[in-house]
Amino acid sequence: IVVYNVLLGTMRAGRQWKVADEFAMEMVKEGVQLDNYTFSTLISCALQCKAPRDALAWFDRMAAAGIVPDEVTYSTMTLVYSRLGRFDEAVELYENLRLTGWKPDRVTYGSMVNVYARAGKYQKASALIKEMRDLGLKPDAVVYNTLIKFFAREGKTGQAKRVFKEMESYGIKASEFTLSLMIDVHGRSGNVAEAFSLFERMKEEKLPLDTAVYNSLLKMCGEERKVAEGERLITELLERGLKPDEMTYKSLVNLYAKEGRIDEAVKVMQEMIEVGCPIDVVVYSCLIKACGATKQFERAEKFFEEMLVSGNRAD
RNA sequence: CUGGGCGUAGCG
Repeated sequence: IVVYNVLLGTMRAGRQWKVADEFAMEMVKEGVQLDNYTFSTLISCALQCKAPRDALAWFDRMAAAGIVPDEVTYSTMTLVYSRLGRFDEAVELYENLRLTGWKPDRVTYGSMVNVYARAGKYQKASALIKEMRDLGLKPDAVVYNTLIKFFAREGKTGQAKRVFKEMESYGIKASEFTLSLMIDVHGRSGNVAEAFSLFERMKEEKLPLDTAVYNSLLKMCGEERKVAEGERLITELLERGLKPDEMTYKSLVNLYAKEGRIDEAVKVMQEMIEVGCPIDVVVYSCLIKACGATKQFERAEKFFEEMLVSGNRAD
């Protein structure tokens, strides 16, 4: 069973939900006894792959198999309910467990911060962090990152900054995730200087830089029309041996298109095709919009037709 | 170090 679980773990890491799902079905057929590790791996894999319904289905199978969920499985389930928009059930699950006198661990607290923050209950999420501290559970960077993430998503830049400061004031070291998040936060609010200053900080602290950080900055450069900076970033990314992904290319197309530099945008698009990157409506609409802005209507028309031919539908 | 909470998606 351990071997099977390890294999499932690999599929989870590779975000291969269909594969994992079928593999687990096969396990059941072969009569392998699934355990809490199996189920929690499956459930979290489904969750990561945006298949929360499947996660629920496996939770039901778990009950049917008479396996009693442990803390890990339960805390994964609070996230499942939360992602399904069933906030009340997530909280209910947590509260019921607490009634049994069980003491949640750091990760469970982290999950609940996630649940509350997703539901927009920020005061409650913050209260949980305080509760952790009072209990001596030492909130870590991950808990704070969770909260920052939701503030970032909602465009609540000020709140995100506040949490970031609070975290540092407690002597919790910002991880590369934290700084990456904060770079994204500043990028979204057009705070170019702050974003780059945190980027410098990451370099000084020798934190690992990956494509995601560059993507955040590139996106910002697109919005803020900083083509030269954007080009510097892409060069640097390649020099570091990082691999541009779909988002990197999209940001680049946007960067050029926003400036009306359609030929360059098209060059990026061709490169996308070469490396097998899917071209979607977003890419085409960037180009079409750029044509509109530069009054090249016949060219816009051409892109539109090309889009339809390539199997994309106008949305 | 067999499993659970955090970063680049979403009104372009």
